[in-house]
Amino acid sequence: MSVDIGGRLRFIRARHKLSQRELAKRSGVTNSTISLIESNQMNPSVGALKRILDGIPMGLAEFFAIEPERPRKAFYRADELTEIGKKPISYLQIGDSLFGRALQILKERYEPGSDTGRVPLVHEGEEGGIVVSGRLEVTVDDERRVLNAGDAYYFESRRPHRFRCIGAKPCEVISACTPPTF
DNA sequence: AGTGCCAATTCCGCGGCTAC
DNA sequence: GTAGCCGCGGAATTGGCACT
Repeated sequence: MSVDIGGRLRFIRARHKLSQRELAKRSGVTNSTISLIESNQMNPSVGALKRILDGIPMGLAEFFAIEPERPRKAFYRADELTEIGKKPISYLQIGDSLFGRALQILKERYEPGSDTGRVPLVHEGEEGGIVVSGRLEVTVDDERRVLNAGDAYYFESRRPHRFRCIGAKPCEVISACTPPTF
């Protein structure tokens, strides 16, 4: 089980009101490095992480000791959901930050013809969802199914998967993913 | 203008191999 | 044992894009 260094760094950077570029300038790395680390696309060496933390400034021990404050908020109005998707696919997430959370819940909306892409999604965890409206073609490994309203899926996210809205109407899905690795 | 992200590229450390 | 070379993979940078 690895520590979510990216989420931790993003949380701490935001708390110090620093942009990626500002922190990069202070610590002597590039903004892209900060971006890659925060999105967990890069595993920084201890030395690199130390350099970045020096720009905050913060020690490694403090960095790993910090606990996220659990949000007290329990209810969210429809207009308080956080959009983390874009263009033809909308992902409305419950809660703006999932740092320290174990579960990600999404209201997904696929415009007709929209597609998560030819390259299948692969990530840690497991996910499931129920189609609320429209028709969704779901591919998991080599298995492909068309799901209609009321149909559902549930699989390990490690298995290559792809979602595609077929038909003329948008498709809406309520889904969950744990841990929040999507 | 400021921000975050991404693709392409470069840099660098490490392991494997060979010769001495 | 160790010095030198090479290839590979991951870290880091560059340059640029889209969005607000």
